[in-house]
Amino acid sequence: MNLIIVESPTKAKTISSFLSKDYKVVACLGHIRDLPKRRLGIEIEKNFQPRYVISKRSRKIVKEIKKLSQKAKKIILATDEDREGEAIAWHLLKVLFPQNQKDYERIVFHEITKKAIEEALKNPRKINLNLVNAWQARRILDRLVGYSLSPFLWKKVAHRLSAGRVQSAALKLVVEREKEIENFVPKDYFTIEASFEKEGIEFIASLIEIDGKKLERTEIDKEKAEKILKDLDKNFLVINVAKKTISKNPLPPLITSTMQQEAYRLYRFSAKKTMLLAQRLYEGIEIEGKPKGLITYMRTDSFNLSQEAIEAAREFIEKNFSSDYLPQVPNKFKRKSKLAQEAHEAIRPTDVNLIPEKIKKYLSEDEFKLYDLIWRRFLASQMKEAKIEKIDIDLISNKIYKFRASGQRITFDGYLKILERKVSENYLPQIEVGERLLAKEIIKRKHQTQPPPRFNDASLVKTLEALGIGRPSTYATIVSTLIDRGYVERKKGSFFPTELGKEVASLLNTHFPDIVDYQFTAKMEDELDLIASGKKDYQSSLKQFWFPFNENLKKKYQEVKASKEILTERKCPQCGAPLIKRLSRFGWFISCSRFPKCRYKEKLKAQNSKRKS
DNA sequence: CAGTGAGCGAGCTTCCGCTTGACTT
Repeated sequence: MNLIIVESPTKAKTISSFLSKDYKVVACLGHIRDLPKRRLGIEIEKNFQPRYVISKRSRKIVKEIKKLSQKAKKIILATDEDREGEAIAWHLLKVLFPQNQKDYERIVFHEITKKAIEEALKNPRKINLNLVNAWQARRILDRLVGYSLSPFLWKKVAHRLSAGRVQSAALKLVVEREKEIENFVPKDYFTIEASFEKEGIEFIASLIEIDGKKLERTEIDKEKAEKILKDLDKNFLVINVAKKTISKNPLPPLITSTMQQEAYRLYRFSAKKTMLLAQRLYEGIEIEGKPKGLITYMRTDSFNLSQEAIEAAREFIEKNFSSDYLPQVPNKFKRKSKLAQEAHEAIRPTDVNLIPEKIKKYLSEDEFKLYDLIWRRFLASQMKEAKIEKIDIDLISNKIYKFRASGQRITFDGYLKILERKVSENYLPQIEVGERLLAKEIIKRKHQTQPPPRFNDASLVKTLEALGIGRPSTYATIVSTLIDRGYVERKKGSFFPTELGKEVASLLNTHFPDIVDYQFTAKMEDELDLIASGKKDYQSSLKQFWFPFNENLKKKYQEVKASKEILTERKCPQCGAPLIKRLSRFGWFISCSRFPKCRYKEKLKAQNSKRKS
């Protein structure tokens, strides 16, 4: 018997079905070892030596794998091909063969198809220790930062708080956005619009240029608008008609981040809820009595699709929409970010012929919505681009005022055929250059500049991903952490920082600006690349980071005054001692300074509630 | 079951990233 170890049980089941009885496939459920939870677990003076322990959660599964491995002829480590996967394989190796004597193989594949697995089995390699060391550097750095800054906050602000490379950057985003909103001064501005009618079609043209000078969006104030209105002539001359056809390219299939964004945009699902639903679709739904995994793995940052999936999609498109909708060669999508690790396929239906409507009765309403979304985006990604005809008609009034009317219509719908995302159409009548038109009405329309919107699940995940902060498996948890710690509140879907959140963000930003810098993760990744390519050892990277950081930390312990206690002018009604205003995870409250001897306390109204719209 | 949200509050808390159940309101 040969033992294959993968991360996910569903994956294990699928792979097992491809292989003969000679192979036993088992799942280790992610990492089996980690730094201890209650201690730092790093001996800094011994060149940052980590101490890994098998977590309680993993004990059972490790025991089982150990037993199986003793009976196995060959051990095949088939974890994901990325930094985490390589590390998981390494930990398995360390646990299974402490002396590193027995033979093992490391294999990788990016899609779970019979062909891909067989190919992978033919090309085994060994564990890439440089990549493992890059993982160790990342893990140890995160531990050092998190387990140093959190206690600092306990001392200076309130108990049970936390800080870290990822969550603190995310918090900073939310807090800085709130500041932008607070400081925002709205500005009134006007647009000038002329309405026309021809052949029974009404249309509107807007002023875009005066005397050859293009208007800025908010340039016209009330006074100027009135002057222009007085100056305008209702007789317009058509000076240009520009017609062009543009292509609208199909969207890529979904990945974790875009799935969370789309599910929020369309259905207001939180990131957490979306992942829960996706997990169920992935693990399998009973269809006609048989469990069936409906989608591929849901934690991914890659747009890649397996050859088999592409072929199935092309066949489906040709059969159901005609070959007009089928591109000559399959559409390919590339990630722009070099931070993507691309260990999996994009999220797609496992079988494109399982049409959402057809299996609707087996799914809950929300499961259906998500599956439908995944199915459509997958299929659309392999369809032809849409063709849109755009028309711009430029008209002039009183020689210097140039107006423009824009129209567009879809001449070929292409991939839009199966997406809800509609392109708004706007028809214009047939008009020639040199034609004179009389405006029915010319008006000024008042507008006001808007502050940037608060973050929500979708926009925060999008921003984090763009900055390379966090991973597909953690986007949803990052949001939960900010809320659990009492840093952020979710109101009608929008994130508001609490007083506590603002305090923590400000403290970190003032005293540890490097750590909460949005570029910190990107810089760390550059460093990890050096380690992964063998150009640097991970200990020197850590040394370079830790010693200056720790110096600063020591200084700040002395220097920074605790913000968690503010003396008030009032006296305790129970004992007469001064009252203090204190910050806790749940915001400010008043308490007696003699706590715990005197337990007097008062609730303070939440500071944020005034902002409720 | 599906997975939100009032009210709490003050010594042993906390990181990030990989993966599922176990566990409550």
